[in-house]
Amino acid sequence: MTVRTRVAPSPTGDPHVGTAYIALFNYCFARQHGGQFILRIEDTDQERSSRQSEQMILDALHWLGLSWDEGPDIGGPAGPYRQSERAALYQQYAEQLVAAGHAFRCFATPEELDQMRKEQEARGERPQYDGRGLKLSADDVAARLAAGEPHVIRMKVPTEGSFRFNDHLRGEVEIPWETVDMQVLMKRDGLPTYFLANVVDDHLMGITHVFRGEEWLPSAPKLYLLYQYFGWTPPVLGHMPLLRNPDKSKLSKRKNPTSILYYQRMGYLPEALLNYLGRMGWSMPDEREKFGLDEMIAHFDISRVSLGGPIFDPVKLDWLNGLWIRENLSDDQLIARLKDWAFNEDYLRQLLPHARARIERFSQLAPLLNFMYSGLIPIERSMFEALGIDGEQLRKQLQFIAWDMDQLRDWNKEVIFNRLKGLAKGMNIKMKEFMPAIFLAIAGTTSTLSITDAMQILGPDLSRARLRAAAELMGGCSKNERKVWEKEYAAIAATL
RNA sequence: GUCCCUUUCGUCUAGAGGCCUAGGACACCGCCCUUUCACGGCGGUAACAGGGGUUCGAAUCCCCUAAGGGACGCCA
Repeated sequence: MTVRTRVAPSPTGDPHVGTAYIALFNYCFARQHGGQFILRIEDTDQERSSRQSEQMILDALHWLGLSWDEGPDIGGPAGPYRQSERAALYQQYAEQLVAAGHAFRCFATPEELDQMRKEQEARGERPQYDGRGLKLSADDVAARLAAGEPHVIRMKVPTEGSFRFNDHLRGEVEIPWETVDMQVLMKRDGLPTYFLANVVDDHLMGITHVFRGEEWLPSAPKLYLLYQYFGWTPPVLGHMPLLRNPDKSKLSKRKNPTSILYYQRMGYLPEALLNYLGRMGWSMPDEREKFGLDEMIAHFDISRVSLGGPIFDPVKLDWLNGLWIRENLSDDQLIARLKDWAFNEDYLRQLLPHARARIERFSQLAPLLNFMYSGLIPIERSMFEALGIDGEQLRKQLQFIAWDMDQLRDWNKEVIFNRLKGLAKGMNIKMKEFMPAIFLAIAGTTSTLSITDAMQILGPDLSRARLRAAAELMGGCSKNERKVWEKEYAAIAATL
């Protein structure tokens, strides 16, 4: 048995807790059955930052205590692969389907299809590819091909009847074919889509089981169909419930800290976070709340997954983390963990240059650096009001800053500073008026170290969380305002 | 809008037709311990989405409705 989890790096590189959640269940399933657990990273983006984010995901999962097997070599680069480096392989498989009549070429431009979807929507129809590529004559296709006209390869999908399959967690699911799009396999740029790479790789690697997020459920029919076209045996498929925000929407950065790094930086034990994820949609047969990875594997039963999407509740995570600290760590172990976290020379060495000019007594150090050893810091409206800056301006400013910092890929003080400077300029606010709120949000006071230095050392996750908390404290952004503000922000961001 | 999935305390969940007067955990409240706070101990409030069936018997099986979520890209 070979089980795999596929992870996609996010643009900003944050390893998402949802990724760890899915990985955990695949891991337990595989390990319990003595099978292989394989981690595959999806990545069509060639930028360096994207490779960095791959490493960040691997590091994060490693930190959590999950390990993975190499898996069979399928002819690509070792480790996480890059699709474009293997494009020819996928091209060959796609051509094979075209030759067999299971796929076809389409020369329609993206603009043309956009137009088509708009028209469909205007008519109140479901936007969907209309099969125009199928109407081209063989001669026409040959001619365009000879002319080197760019095109995509799409797979054929029945337009009538429905497809039934067995979801390993949900039982029989039936989906009408007419709701399934003719999936693009090869893109205009010659790269395979995620969909094709997924199927081809899984087959070549002998993947037998895949547990993925529920968001993939509607695309299951075409996945099975593609296996059928190739004449391959499909894996057992199961769809896990989605982790949710308190408002029940899919867990998202906007409403919840979703980065594993945040929890790491915040001072959670990996055991506790993993334990908590294991309690999401799952329970031990004896209902014990606290359990380690080994225990989870020993008692694992995928059929105990409950299908309602669980809400990620930081309060219960806190309790569990406290329980782990109290019950599972000796003083020595706790000291080691704390050193690991931030009570170490490296960290102090980063802080010292900024601190030394500001202290006259050693006893001033801890108060000064207090916020560099904290998670979220206590802030109050009155502190911001005391700044004497217009409340509405403050609210908007903090919201824009929070949004902007969320997008940053490179986290260092120069980038941060330039970004803030640009933002202030775009909002037509003097830096002198712009900065104090940031000081308060990050440090809880305006008399402290250089705030961009502090942010750099603090790291993106804690910094963002604090800025978001401050923005929220001051009222955030109402639903009605959102569209207008986002537009306004986007206009400014475009100039940065 | 269309299709699909889901629905047990505020939240995470137990529950596989009778063991259910629905159990546990977090949170909340109260009491105890305690110089304080926390920890710990004890107790309390609180849920089967609604309506129809099937059955001697339904949280559990079926149907309808509702609500929530997801999906509808040359993204992953």
